[in-house]
Amino acid sequence: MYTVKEVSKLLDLSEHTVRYYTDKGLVPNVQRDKNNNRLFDEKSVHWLTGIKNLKRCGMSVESIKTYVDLCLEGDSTVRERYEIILEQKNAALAQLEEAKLRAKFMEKKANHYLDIINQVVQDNTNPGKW
Amino acid sequence: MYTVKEVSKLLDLSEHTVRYYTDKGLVPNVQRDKNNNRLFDEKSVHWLTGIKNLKRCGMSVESIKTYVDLCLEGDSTVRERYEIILEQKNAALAQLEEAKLRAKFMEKKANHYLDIINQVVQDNTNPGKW
DNA sequence: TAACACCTTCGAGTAACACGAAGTCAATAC
DNA sequence: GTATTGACTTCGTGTTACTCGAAGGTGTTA
Repeated sequence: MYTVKEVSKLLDLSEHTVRYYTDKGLVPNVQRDKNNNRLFDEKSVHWLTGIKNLKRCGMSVESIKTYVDLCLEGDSTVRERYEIILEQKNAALAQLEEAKLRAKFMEKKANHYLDIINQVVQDNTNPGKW
Repeated sequence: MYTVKEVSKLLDLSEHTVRYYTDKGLVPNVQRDKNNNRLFDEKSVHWLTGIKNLKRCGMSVESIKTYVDLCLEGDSTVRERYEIILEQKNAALAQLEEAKLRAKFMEKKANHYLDIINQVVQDNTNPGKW
């Protein structure tokens, strides 16, 4: 069983965020100890992992809530859930491509600065101040 | 010369966001036509491209503003700007790794659902409802 | 001359936290 | 035995980066 602090470290989420998600009903069956402290078991961690991933795919907390509720409804919602996951998987793939381009862009930019700092004289196809 | 609508399409930003960035001073020297409409030239587009990338690296609008101002100050700030870019480049690389993991996670999830839908009976190392 | 598409400013609304106050509880420190 | 420490609680406000919509100015097409 994990405390808020422990899961937050484990999943690299802020404690605020962990509480926020649980309070919004994104994590089913979060237990409390006798002092009313949230207690997370392996299943909770599992849920939170999924939630974190869906969130980073770009899903809103509200949409994730809908998805979680569908999960709790049982087998009859499998197809509907699949559609959601499929969409988010595609979002993730698109993000991956974007991330690649962005990383390249930033590497170029950093190298550009290195060139300037090292006084490397370049040809004048240099695209400008940026 | 581009209108707000045109750059927003070109760079895949909302018109609101383009206006927001220009009004916050992130894009230097944005012209206006006789009807006071914003007009973006190639340089502006160049700036916006950089801004978009920095933003997606996780930089706040405020920090980007600081960076842009440093750019406008000239050569004396090159080293300082390099430090900023370096940090953001590393952020971009970290994001890239995260994006890879997330894409994998989502693909597994999607395949998991496909298995269920196709009634594939699996071994019981199945990790649960998720 | 009217409709349409585009632009403008401005002010309010929203999502997803982030933060801080005020308080509870249990374990250690002196 | 009290005091400090540290983790937790709830609640309510603040922040960022948009996002939306209203109200209105142009300029071209029908």
